[in-house]
Amino acid sequence: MPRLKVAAILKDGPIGTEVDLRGWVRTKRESKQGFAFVELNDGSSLKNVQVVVDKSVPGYDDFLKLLTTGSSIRVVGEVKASPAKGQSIEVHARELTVYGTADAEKYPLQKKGHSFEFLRDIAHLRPRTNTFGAIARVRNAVCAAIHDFFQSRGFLYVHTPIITTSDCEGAGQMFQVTTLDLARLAARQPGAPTDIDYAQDFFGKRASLTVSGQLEGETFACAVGDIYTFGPTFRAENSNTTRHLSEFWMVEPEMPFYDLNDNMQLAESFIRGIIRAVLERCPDDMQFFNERIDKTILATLENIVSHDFLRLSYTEAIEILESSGQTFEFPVKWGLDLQSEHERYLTEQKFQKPVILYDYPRAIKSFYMRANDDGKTVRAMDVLVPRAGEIIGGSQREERLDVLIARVQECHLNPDDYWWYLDLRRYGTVPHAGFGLGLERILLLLTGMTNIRDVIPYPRTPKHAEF
RNA sequence: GGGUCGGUAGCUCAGCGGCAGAGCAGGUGUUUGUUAAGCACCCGCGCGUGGGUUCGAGUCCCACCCGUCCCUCCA
Repeated sequence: MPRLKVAAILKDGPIGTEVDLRGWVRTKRESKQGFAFVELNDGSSLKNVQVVVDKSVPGYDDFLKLLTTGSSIRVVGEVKASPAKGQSIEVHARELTVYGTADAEKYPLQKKGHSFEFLRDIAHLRPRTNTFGAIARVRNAVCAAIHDFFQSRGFLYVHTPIITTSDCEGAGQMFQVTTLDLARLAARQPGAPTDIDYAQDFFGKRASLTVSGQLEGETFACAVGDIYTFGPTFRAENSNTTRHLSEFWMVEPEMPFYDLNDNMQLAESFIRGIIRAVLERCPDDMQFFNERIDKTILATLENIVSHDFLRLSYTEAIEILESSGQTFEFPVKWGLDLQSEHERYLTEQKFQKPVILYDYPRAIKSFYMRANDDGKTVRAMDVLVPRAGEIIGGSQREERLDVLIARVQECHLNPDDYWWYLDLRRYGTVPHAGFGLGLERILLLLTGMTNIRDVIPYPRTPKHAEF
């Protein structure tokens, strides 16, 4: 007798076969007439399978009390066509085993809707809910789609380090990694030297968790061709918003011989590819998000898939904002970075679709971005989407050694710290480009969820690292 | 880091100077091929913590703790 997952049984029965089912009870509707309906879920599908248990099942009377929401069971029974509305098939139990009970008075998950805020406090149980089960499946589908997208295009998956000693990635505040005895350092005598001797630390110098694999990624792109990295990324910024995590997952492709236009084209195809793959692979889950989370999500995604992204230079965006007639809290002026409210206006009000902004003022962008001939801008690009905001940031990289060194100095950085990065320009330099996509941000876009802490299993944010 | 709103029953919330409430969940009974089942009854709240004002404080004041959301930073 085959042990089947719920998804398989719902997909193709087949009616008349004996099956072995294992999972967790979502709800039970009980009759004193001698039968009960049990909704069984095993995570393979958003949907439950209805199990009919009647008094012919050995131990029926005892089981009824045990089959509470959250209990785990094994059911052996026959797949039958269901005579009632709501499901086409159901399983008639012949034999039942309870693996584990769940005290109905204590089990936190009830047969009702819970707030996301409450569920965040019981993050170890929330994957048992419809919403978080669906998010887990969609997140998985996105990851698979990311690999499919790049693998089918001949990109190599490269693992860049999590621990880095290049204190120079420049993308944000870093978490320090150390084996130094902090308690002992803190207890030093007053008047003792306060500087830290990092030569005594584990790596012999100051080390941190990576804020980006880009620089290391470039070294492989400039050797083996198109590559991508995909892994955890850490930012020690004190950001308390629905769009920021201290630990998140980022995909960073890097392509030799790409210019900024090639880069934008790839980013756009990439986002489209992911959306298409998820719509195809997770129809039930996406339908659920559309019904329960955001009634416009399917229409929004279809719209994104079927229309080109709008491309605007930074300068054009400034002009649009200046002539918008809107009152913004922050000033709009060429040379100043765009604020959330400006990006929101463009994506949510003015155009209502993804917008790619490019050619930003050099003064507000990183040292490694390629300088344009106008002397004022660099070949940077951001992909902005409604609600989730910036989901991609990228650029063409500066491949000219002298220009790059000048930019490093202009940014008050020490070229010596970047000796290996500069070597890429010393030996066989090539034009190249790349970008970073925030996994959790595209999940916001896909699911309609509004808080990034709800699309990662165990969110890490300032003051929060429970579980 | 700045701002904001909020902490009352297991959950979601109402009450905003005068005897602590509702819905849902849970329990019991009953009804029903049920569908977030129906009906009846029952259980359940030292109102975030500590001070203060008052005859009287969930309710007003102050401090603190915890959380939400927005902004800055970015993906």
